[in-house]
Amino acid sequence: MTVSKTAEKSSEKAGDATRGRKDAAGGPPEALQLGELSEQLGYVLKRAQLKVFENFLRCMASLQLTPAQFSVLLLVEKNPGRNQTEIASTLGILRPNFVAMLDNLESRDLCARIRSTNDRRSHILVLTDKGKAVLARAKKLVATKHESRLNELLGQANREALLEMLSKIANEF
Amino acid sequence: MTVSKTAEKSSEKAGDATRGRKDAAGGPPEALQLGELSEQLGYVLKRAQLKVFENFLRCMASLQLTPAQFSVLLLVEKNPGRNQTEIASTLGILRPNFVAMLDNLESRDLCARIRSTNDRRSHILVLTDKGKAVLARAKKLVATKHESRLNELLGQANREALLEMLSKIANEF
DNA sequence: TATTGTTATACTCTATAACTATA
DNA sequence: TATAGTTATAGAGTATAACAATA
Repeated sequence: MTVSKTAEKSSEKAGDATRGRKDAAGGPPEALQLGELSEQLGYVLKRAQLKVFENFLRCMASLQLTPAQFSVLLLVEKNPGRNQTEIASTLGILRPNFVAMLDNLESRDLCARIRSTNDRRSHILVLTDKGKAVLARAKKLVATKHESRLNELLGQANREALLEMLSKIANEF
Repeated sequence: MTVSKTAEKSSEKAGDATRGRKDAAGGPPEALQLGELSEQLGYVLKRAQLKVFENFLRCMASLQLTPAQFSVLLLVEKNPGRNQTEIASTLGILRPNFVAMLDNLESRDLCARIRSTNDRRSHILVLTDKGKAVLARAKKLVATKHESRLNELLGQANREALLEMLSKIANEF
């Protein structure tokens, strides 16, 4: 979703279907009224999510990590020895779609698939040393550039309240 | 994103790479530790957004309206006489992608494109009578089934605080 | 020359069926 | 028979370039 600005020009007299688009002096076009849209939680939630992901990507540009990739690295670090199905489903990623994602991370030497010795169908996931190092740097970037800006904007207390409400929605709605 | 449950089976002894996956009695596999993930605003925001959209779609099943279509109808109702570019860009929809969306709404007789008389390049958008009626029913469904459940879950005051914080992120982040 | 609506197109995400190798 | 990882594929959503009609 790009929030590009609306068109800036065209000149016509008021009075027909396009009435009200400009002020009497022929100034800039009036912004549209969002109306009830700005009260729709889904709408505002989506716009906020896009902004947060956008900012995340900018903060992580030097490490080339998407939010999804970051979440995989975090989860593998916290749960070493789990297989692809477990990691993927915990993140809400379908197993088929997880394959290419892992191929990418593995090709960058950030994590590795290890054939399990007791169930040779499974691939145990672990972070490589480079993966651990990159994740550590990523965490720092997130904390210093990304989350810190949210704290600035909302205040620490509000940020925590926001997180709690969103968690409640994610888990109980 | 589907949040399917993790695999439920497989039996192996503890002690190697898969250690800790089950309790000593061989019970159900331990759930994964989300760890820092549950503190990542982006992650929780995304999961919450998916849940809210999912619920929206269920509530609107009888009217067959997606969140995006609902937002278009709301915006056109509030701003009759605007053209495609203005409506689309306000919603963060790119003009080329708005064409098929409008084709759909127009084929269902929910809104209409009217060639502007003073700028024959523009299509003025308006709701049809049916469009107005469907939107009215949609608003009722949203209020009684969708938003009401959020109020139940969070409480009226919290829901308003949530909306305000998300708006701040959407507009100022 | 610039803009509106449009087409074509491509790339990412998401979703389902089916294959293989193991169990 | 069932499961883990995989392939193939299809559908949304999103992005850019370019064209015809009009300004």
